Amino acid sequence: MAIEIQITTGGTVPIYRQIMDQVRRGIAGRTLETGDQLPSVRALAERLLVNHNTVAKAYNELVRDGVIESRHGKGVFIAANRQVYTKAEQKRRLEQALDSFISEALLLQLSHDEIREAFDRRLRELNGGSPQAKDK
Amino acid sequence: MAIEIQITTGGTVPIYRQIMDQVRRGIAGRTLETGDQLPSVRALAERLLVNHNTVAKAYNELVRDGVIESRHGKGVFIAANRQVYTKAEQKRRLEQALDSFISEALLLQLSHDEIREAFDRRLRELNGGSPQAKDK
Amino acid sequence: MAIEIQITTGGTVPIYRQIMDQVRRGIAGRTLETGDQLPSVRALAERLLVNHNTVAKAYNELVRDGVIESRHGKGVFIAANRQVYTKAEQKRRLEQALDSFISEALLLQLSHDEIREAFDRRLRELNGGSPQAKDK
Amino acid sequence: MAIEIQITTGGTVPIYRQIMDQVRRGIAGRTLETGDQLPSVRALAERLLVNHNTVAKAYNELVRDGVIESRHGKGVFIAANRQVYTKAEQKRRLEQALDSFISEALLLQLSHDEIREAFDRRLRELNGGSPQAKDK
DNA sequence: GTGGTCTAGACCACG
DNA sequence: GTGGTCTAGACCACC
Repeated sequence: MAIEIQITTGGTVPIYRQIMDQVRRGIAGRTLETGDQLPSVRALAERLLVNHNTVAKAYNELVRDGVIESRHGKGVFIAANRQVYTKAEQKRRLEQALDSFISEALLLQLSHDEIREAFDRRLRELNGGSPQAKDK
Repeated sequence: MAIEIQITTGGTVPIYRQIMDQVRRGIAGRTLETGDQLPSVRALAERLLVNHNTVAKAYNELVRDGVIESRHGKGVFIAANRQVYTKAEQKRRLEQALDSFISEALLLQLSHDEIREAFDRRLRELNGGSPQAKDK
Repeated sequence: MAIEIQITTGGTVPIYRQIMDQVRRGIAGRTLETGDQLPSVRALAERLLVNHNTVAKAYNELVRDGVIESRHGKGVFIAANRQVYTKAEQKRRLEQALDSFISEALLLQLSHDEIREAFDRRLRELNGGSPQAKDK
Repeated sequence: MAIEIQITTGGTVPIYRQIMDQVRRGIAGRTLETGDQLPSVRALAERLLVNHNTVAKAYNELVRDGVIESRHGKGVFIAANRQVYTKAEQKRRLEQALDSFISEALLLQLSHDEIREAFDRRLRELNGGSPQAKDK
């Protein structure tokens, strides 16, 4: 099954990161399964109107993380799922990112409820129609 | 009362941002009150083993956000609470922070459920005993 | 259209502030329009014979003021007009700027009449042909 | 005749500068005349509750500018008026300070009329009861 | 190529 | 002693 990657420019999230995020979400939401083929670097770059280096970078990082596999002359495919970060490392990085966000929200004088609401709304938007992973 | 700022390197969150985050959380959690003095630029730099310019940058941005005041030759102090940014600007900044956080979380291969759980846990920790911003 | 930024050293106004001032005046005077690209950090630094960090600092503050936008890997551009600061904050900043200016003028041994005259002359120069901000 | 120097803290204008400004304004407004004695460094520092180095710095700068004279063992006195900055230097520094103020005001989306109004109001406040110099 | 972060170290302004 | 500005030069992120 294919995936419809979309990007937005002008925001703070880098393009290569948006591509990575969407591939990962596709996997988490079962839109993409092990063995599925991704669009080629050139094809995707053309469709998204971005530099092909940007797509290549996203794919490279995903390969490095073991999320996808590049089969020479064939294309790029979803790999068998593999954990890349240690639990401790994951926790540390997540909490740092979390603190950064929460401290920004607190600066804006938002109550905890309001912060949670903004968070939920955004998460729901990202979720789109794809179901959430349950058994991970 | 003093504050124990700590940083970690190697992650994606820049040092000056970590300093800002912790000062803001200190204020939100009532560890820091209006009028309290922060450690001097050079003293903090020495303790954290970073360059003084890095601390100065963090303090500088906090001044621009109206969070602290710098009194030349005296030191840096927590400012009285005031609203600096318009509603629209607040919204813009919150969304940016939110996107950055969610992107980082997805990069760590966390499912939406796991992200939400970490978020809730952190918010609950902060909530311990201290009233919500709204109540003020 | 481009902009010809110039700086002078030896005075009390820091270089990064002079750069900020000229960009803002360029916008006010319609020399710079939304979407226009500014010279790159390093190019401008080279031309002005200053360190690139000094230019970066000026640009950075303009970004925080919502005057320009920095697109990573692309360059720096004039942002769409938007209100970033609350009325109270605007008043605070205007009074600070005003006090700084008047203090500098008094230091130069100018009488109030002379200060006023210089002020009027400068304002008239800016007015040349371009509509007032109010008319927009 | 004596002069009642007053300072405010917490603002952006340094204390030593406020002292200098008020002495200059006293001269411009004929409150202080050539030969008048100023309070001693220690006495003024005590009354203003500031560090005596701060008063000393203000006096030193005024001496350097030829505005006052220090007579060993006697005290500090108003000097015969003398021009210290060349006209060109004066003009250059004034215009730089002026640009800085005006660009800040323009950022705040104020019309030229509003800027002028704020300027006039502040100048009137500073003028207080003392008449303006006319024949300078 | 672009901007962003950080270091090392200097000098100035202020109290 | 405090903070503010600037330089020289490094390394990284992004396109």
